[in-house]
Amino acid sequence: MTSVVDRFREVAEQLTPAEHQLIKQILASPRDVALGTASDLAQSIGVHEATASRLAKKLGYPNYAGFRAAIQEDFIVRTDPAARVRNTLRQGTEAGPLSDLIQQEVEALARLDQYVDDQSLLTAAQTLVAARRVFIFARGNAQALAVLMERRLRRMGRAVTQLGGDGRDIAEQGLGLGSGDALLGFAFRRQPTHYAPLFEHARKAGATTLVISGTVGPSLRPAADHLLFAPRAGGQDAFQTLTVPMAICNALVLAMAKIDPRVSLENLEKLGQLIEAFE
Amino acid sequence: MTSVVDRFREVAEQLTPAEHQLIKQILASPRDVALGTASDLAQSIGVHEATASRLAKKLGYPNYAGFRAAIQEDFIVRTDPAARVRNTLRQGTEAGPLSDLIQQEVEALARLDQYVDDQSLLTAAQTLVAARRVFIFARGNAQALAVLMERRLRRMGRAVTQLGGDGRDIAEQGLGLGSGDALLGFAFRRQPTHYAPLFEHARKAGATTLVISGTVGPSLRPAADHLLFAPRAGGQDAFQTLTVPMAICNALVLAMAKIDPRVSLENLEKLGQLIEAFE
DNA sequence: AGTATGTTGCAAATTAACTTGCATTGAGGT
DNA sequence: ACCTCAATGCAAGTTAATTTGCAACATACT
Repeated sequence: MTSVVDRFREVAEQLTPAEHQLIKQILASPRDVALGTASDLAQSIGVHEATASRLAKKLGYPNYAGFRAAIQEDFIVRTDPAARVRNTLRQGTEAGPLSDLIQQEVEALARLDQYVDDQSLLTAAQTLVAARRVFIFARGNAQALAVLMERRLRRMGRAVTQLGGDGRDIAEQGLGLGSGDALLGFAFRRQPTHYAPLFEHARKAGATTLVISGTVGPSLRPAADHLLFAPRAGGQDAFQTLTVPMAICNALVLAMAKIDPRVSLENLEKLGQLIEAFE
Repeated sequence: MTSVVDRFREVAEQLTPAEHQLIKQILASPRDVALGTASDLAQSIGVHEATASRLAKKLGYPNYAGFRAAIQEDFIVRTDPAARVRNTLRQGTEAGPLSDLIQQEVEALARLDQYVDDQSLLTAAQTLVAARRVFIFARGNAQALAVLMERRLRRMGRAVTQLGGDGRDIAEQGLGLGSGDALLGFAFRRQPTHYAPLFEHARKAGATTLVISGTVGPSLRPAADHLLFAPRAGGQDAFQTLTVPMAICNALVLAMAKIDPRVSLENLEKLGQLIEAFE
C-alpha cells in the first residue's frame, strides 16, 4: 500500500507546474484538502478543477474520490473519542504564546514521519558516508542548519565545504565537485537562486545530490538524487521555524553514525566534548 | 456556535428510533461519518439515506452537507500531535530510529514550559528590543543557533556582532561592549572557555547579559542578568540536539516582534521572503 | 517562422450525492 | 375493526461534483 507522499515522490519528475502547486497545497494543509472537494482545492491555488481531477489519475488513483480517500487515510488521524475529548479540554486552558509555539512544533514533528521514513533516511546517510567530500549549499535561514551539519560532518571526519557568497563564488567553489563527492542542499520557501545551475553541474560532474527541504522539495528542478522533505511548523505565511528540518538533519547524522564503521555514537559525543573543551 | 453534541442533546426527546440509531452511530465512529456520505451513514445501520438527510434538517442544519461540515469541525481534530506520536510508536513493531528521535524531541519540547515561562521570555525580549547593539557569544554546536539569531535580529534592524575566534579575538571584539548594549550567550554541556571573563567584562561595562542554555544554565559564573534554560532531548551522554534551545530562540524572537513597534510579525516574514528571493 | 508536443481552461456530459413528494407500514386511539 | 398519524422507504427530481473532449495557448525543437 503506497502512501500518498510516496506517490508524489514517484511521479515528481513528470508533473506539470499546476500539478506541483496542487501537491504543495495538499502538503501544506492536508486536512482541508482531505475534507474538501476537487474544486475547493483547485480554487485555493487558482487552477481549474479539471487539473485536480487529472492529477488524481496521474497519481494512479481511479478518480478524485479515490485520491481524496487516500489523503484522508494518510492524514486524518484515527483517534478514539475519549482521548479526543480529553485533548480538547486540556487545550482550553488559555495557552499563552510559548505554549502555542511548542504545540505547533510538536504537531509538525509528530507529522514528520508521514514524510520521511527510515529507509530513505538510511539511503541518504549512505550517500554521505560514502562521499569523499561533502559540499553544502544553503541560503537564508537554512544557513543555520548548514553550520550545524558542517560541524557534525567534520567531526565524523568528512571533508566539508560550504558553498556561499554570490553566484560567482558558488560557481568557483562548486567547480571542485566531482565523482565521489556529495552535494547537500537546503531549500525552504522557494527554489533558491543558483540552485538549478549548481545541481545541474553536480549531476554532470557525477556527484551525488541530496536535498533537505520543506514543501518545495518535490518541485525543485533539477531534482536531487535523494530528497528528504517535510512541511515546517506554522502556516504558509506565518513564522516558520527550522525545527522540523533540523530533526531531519539530526536523524540523518544518527543514521550515518550507525552505518559508518569509523565512528560510534559514543565516540562522536566524547570527541565533541573534547573538542569543545579545547576550542 | 452550538456543538453537534449539544444539538443532539437538545432534540433528543423528539427523535425517532431511526434517528437515534443514526446519532449513536455518529458518536461511535465520528471519523468515518465525517469523511463519508449520507448514504454511507445510513447504510452502516441499515436505514434509508433519506432519514439521514432529514435528521440533518431536524438538527437545524440547512442540509446534510452542513451537518457533515459541523461533524468535521467538531470531531476531526485540526491537529492531534500527541496521539499521532503515540499511534505511530504503538503500531510500529520496533518503532525505528526516526520515530525514537521524534519522540524524544517531542517529550523534551513538551517539558519546555516547565522551565521557561512567558514572563521571563518577555523580560528577556524587552532587553533585546531595548538594546542598541547585540553581541552574540556561542561556541561549538551552539554556533548554529548564533547564526540563526544573528539573521533574525539583523532582520529586525538590530546591529549584531558575533564574537568568535580565540580568546584574544573575543576579547578584542568584546571591548566594544558598553552601556545600552546586550550580550546574548549560549552554553550547553559546560561553561564555555572565555565565558567568565567576557561576562565579567559585560557586567562592568554596563551591558545587559542574557543566556540561553541547557542544564548548565544555573551554574554559570558569573550569572547572566537573564537566564533562559531547559534540558535538551536525549540523555546526558547521548546525542543531544538543539531543538529545545532553538524553540527558546524562536519564542524569544516572537516575543520581540510582539513588543517591538518597529516590526510586525507579518512584515518580518514578508521581508524575509523578499530578502531570500534576492540574495 | 513552423511544427510538434504538452498543458490548461472551458463547457458539456456524466456521475454521485442529496432532497422531497408520495406511498406504505405499523402503532395507538376510537 | 377502522381511523389517524408519524415514521420510513421508494423513486423521481434537484443540485453539486467530477470527468472528458476540445480548443487555445505556450514551449521547445526543427
